Amino acid sequence: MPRRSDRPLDRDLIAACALALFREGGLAAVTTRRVASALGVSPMALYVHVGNKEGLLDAVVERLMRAIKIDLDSEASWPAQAEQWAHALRAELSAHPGAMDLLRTRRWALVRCTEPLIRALLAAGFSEERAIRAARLVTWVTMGFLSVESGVDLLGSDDRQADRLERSLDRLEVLEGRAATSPASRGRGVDRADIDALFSLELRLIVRGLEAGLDLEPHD
Amino acid sequence: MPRRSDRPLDRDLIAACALALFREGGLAAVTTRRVASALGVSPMALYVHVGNKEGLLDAVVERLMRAIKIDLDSEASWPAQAEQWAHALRAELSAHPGAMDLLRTRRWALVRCTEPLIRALLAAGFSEERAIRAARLVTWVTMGFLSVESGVDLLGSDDRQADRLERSLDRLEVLEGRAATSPASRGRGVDRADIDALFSLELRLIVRGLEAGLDLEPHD
DNA sequence: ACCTGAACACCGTTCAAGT
DNA sequence: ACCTGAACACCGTTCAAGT
Repeated sequence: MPRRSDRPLDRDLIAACALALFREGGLAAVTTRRVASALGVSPMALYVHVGNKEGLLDAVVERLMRAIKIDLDSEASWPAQAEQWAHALRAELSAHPGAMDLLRTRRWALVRCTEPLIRALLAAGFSEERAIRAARLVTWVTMGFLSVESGVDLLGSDDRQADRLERSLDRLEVLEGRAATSPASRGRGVDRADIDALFSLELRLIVRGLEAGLDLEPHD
Repeated sequence: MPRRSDRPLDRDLIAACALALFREGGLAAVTTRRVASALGVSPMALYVHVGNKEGLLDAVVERLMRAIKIDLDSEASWPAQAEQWAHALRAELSAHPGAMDLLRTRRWALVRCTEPLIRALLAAGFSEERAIRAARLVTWVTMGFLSVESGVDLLGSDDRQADRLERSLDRLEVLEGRAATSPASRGRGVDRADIDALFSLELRLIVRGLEAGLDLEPHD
């Protein structure tokens, strides 16, 4: 992370510094005042270059996403490539825990990453319109999953969540009186393996559906 | 929204007041200080009853979700009921724009709402374990979609997003040189109808996949 | 046991002033 | 054109003090 005024301060330098703070402490750590002080500059010096807090965060996602390159195996079938794309994106973004906090309201920052996906679909003979719509579906599915996933606190013991979840499950009348589910699946919440499996499954169902042309049927 | 100290201040009264603020101004409007002043009380008076900000927000979601009842048509097939459940949840939550900001990190608050879904699956002959896993999938899919959807700013002209999106799309090399997509789908972003259709499609693919038993196949 | 007031360590942002 | 310092209107939370 850059310090002092060895360089004349511009949007890029600010973004680099803010991104460094983001990587360390997530969205909460990106503060105009903290970025400024890390750059050895007054908070107001930033405003000329990024406009305001919103613009600062725009610069952060932009830089974050520019570092992400998704390469697909062009020999593979398009369904395989679609799944590969989603898994690759998830892998990249899971390296930056707070990424979805930024991306959820800044879909434009992801567009560049969807290029290989759209390219794969076009190469497979999709019409331009269908390719864009299919890519949008896969993108939303992936972003949605990552967004929910990012709300799951697996780090630490997370006793609060687990407690509340257990209490909620215990109150579920449907399950009452039934042979209690294996304690493993009852109130335990989800772990890494569950989440990975859930993502793979969701993705598979979506891609298989596209493969079957279910997106071409007239909709209710 | 309740005012003054006509009642002796407890967790429920605080939650009711905070929820009222939430409905008006979203998550940003729910502030310990604002809730306190709306109740005609010092900020610190809340701490005895809700612990801290986190606990205050817990109380808000709890109350928010308790007001949501999802009724399914038990005559319908389980796939129909599953889709019905998701559409109903989306309809309820879309009435509270910031709801996903609270729910994303508080999955336990949604458990109660999944009861009719699990019940429908069990009634259709699902094993308890498969019912829970299928319900979890449908829940994550729905929450994920709503989470992304809530980041889409359709209100107002949202020029900033649209501009940035357009610029991102214009930079997509894949689309360059091609017969420009219909201006309608190029850079325009998405509108209400697109999003509704996308949700219906995603849901249909997931439910059709479950129907086909794709969740029972051995996973890679 | 419950509530208050003053205080602390933060925020984002405005504004007049400097160079 | 770029940056600073002081100030404003907020935050969540601690702590000693009141009843």
